[in-house]
Amino acid sequence: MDNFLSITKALSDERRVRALAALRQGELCVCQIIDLLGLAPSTVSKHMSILRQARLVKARKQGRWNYYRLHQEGAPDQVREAVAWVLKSISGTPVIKEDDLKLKEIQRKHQEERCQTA
Amino acid sequence: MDNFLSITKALSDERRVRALAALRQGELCVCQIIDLLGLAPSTVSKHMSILRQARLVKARKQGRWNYYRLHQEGAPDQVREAVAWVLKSISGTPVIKEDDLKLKEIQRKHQEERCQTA
DNA sequence: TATATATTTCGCCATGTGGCGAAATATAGG
DNA sequence: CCTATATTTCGCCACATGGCGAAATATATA
Repeated sequence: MDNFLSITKALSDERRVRALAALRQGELCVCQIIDLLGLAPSTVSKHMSILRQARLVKARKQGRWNYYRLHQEGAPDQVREAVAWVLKSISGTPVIKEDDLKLKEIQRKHQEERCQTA
Repeated sequence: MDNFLSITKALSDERRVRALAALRQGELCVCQIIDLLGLAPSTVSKHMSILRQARLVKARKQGRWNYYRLHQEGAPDQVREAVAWVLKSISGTPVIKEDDLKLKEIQRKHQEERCQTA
């Protein structure tokens, strides 16, 4: 039950859901998620930590950058099914579609300047 | 997205999840859920209202009693899949198993005294 | 009609949560 | 070693949420 609630609580905030949805595209650097959500780095860090504790995402550190990705393969059924349900439920919504576009722009910009997506 | 968040928020509280799980068995009277959760009637009423607004449950009034049931058939895919995921995720947990037993006792008691489950 | 019962609505309080900026930590590069 | 950059941790504040009891509402029954 505690595991379950850590998942539903993680999913009960719009910013976290948007961050999770952004990771459909693949691995993202924290700085890209910061740009996407337009929140303070400390706030985004806390959100990602909550998603990580719910085991919905996995983190990988490379140099100065932290990369997050969906935790689908190898995750417990409960988690994989939660992620699948979330993505299916929200992929069509306007907010997420906007985010998808915004994300393309952000990735282009970052590729030139900063963190290189592996 | 708003519909989605109303669902995840509804599911982010243990009492509401337990109430939802209890309805697996079939329709229940509010007074039975009050007994199950051991909370004040006003508190349970608010919880059920949140589940209802998320469209996870449906209510039916009969005489003095209000009956709640899962809103599976006829509900949007998003809702049906949410309910399916929840029940699958938590059915095995100790809290829910205890509730199942407690519920049998409650239904027996109420059958003698008060509201008759349709 | 008056009363009893079931439930909801309202008002209040304690606690939880999300936001930020400052400080701490880690690492790359001069 | 010193600085710059990326991220996290910490401390604080505003607001949301869950709890209760009292009052309101609805309905059955005397």
